[in-house]
Amino acid sequence: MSSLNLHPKIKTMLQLQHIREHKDAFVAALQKRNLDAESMLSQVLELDEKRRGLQTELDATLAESNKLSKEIGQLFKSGKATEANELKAKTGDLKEASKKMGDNLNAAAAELTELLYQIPNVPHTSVPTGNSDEDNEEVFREGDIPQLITAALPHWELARKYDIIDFELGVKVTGAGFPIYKGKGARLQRALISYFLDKNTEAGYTEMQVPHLVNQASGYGTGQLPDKEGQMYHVTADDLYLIPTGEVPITNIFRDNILKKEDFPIRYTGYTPCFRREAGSYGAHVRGLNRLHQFDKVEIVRVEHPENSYAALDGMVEHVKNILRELKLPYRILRLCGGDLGFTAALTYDFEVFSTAQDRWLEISSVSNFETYQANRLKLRFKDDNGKNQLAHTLNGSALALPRVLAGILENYQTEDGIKIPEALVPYCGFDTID
RNA sequence: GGAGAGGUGCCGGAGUGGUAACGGAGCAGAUUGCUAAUCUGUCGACGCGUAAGUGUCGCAUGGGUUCGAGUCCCAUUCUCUCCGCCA
Repeated sequence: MSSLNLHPKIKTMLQLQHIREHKDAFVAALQKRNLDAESMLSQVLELDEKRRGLQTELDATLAESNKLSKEIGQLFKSGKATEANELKAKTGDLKEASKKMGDNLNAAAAELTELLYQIPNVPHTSVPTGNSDEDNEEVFREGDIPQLITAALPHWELARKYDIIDFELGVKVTGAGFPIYKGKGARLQRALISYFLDKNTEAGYTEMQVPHLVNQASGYGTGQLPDKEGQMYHVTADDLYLIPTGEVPITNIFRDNILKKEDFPIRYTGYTPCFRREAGSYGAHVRGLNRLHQFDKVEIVRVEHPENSYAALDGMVEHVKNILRELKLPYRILRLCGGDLGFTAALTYDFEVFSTAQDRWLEISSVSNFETYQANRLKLRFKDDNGKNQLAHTLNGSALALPRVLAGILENYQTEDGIKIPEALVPYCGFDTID
């Protein structure tokens, strides 16, 4: 991973001191991810010790060398050139030694960094154990599952019937997974984006428009790199990545920041398209809108004081609930188990809408607290009451991801006279039926 | 894309080889009593130390020259101005 060379200053990825003091707790907590971190963390601590030893050694050598340089300078100033030249001869060894130590130090630091990048976030205590999505814990369910007409269709057939989404046309223009929305379908997309942004703004989130391509440093900042390298579209000519989620550009706004306590709470929202290579996906579950290479999403992001981050997470969950209530879609909330939890998250709630025609749940939102994991990579800190720099907490969630909401609306709102538009969206659409 | 000029700490801004002036902001302490002034200190990273403290690094980034680099050399990158192109 040559890219690591670009981040020589990031030496402490996972708060090394914390690992040093609580290694066993780390190992135990990571067990929930079915990860045996024992040897990895031992190696980290070993490398860290080595690194610190090298640094102490190097510092002493450099101090010596600085001292000599100063003396030489003084001697030259006072015209004692002969003595100065004598001293100069002595500095050669020091120079050589410090160069060697510096190389060793850099090598150790790089090795350590690379290792730390491979360690996922520590799950929150409430995260259930488990291996896969089947072990996720349902914590909430709401909304009536509608009684559909007998000739009810899945959304990809509805899309064709009413000519609102053309998957084949997208294949021609780009490839599979890049649908083209047409007419009322396109309008409904735009309506959803506006509606979500309005709801988020009303709830106190500031709307942002952000780039859809990001640099490598941003990818590392929020943790997509190096973990998800292969999942992102990479524009190699300019070494930029197409964003897999608005989380990346929005959260990276705060990279290398030291906030003041009064800056909290920070609440941003933004609409972006999202690009995912989804290499290796196939089968019925990726049909229609279920999984795409490009889709639209409205994201909410918060930066919080550590004491408030879980209250903030609850607030985000309530906010998403309110939107789904207003759209009158049946949904449930899952607390992700250790095996299904994303690399960077400490706790994640997934929202799923029930697709009546497909008879399955579709994930439409994922709301997570990353605690200090991203902040550590982002170097996003704030001054606490003692004037010390402390890592902030970051959170984000979808409010909401469009394709599956659209799928849910199409399928659950279908009638013999066409698809009814949820009441809340009618003002945004300008029509109340797709027929 | 071409030409030129630039990038110095939280902000402004000096500094063409001797180890980051000066001004302002924020914070902390002191002091005076009053919607504030004054004085002092502090400001990023990584070590060592229980601590007071102390060392190293940081002048866009990465290399190089030198006993010593903000200063000289090379590469990269970003910003600004002009030209070109352009929704």
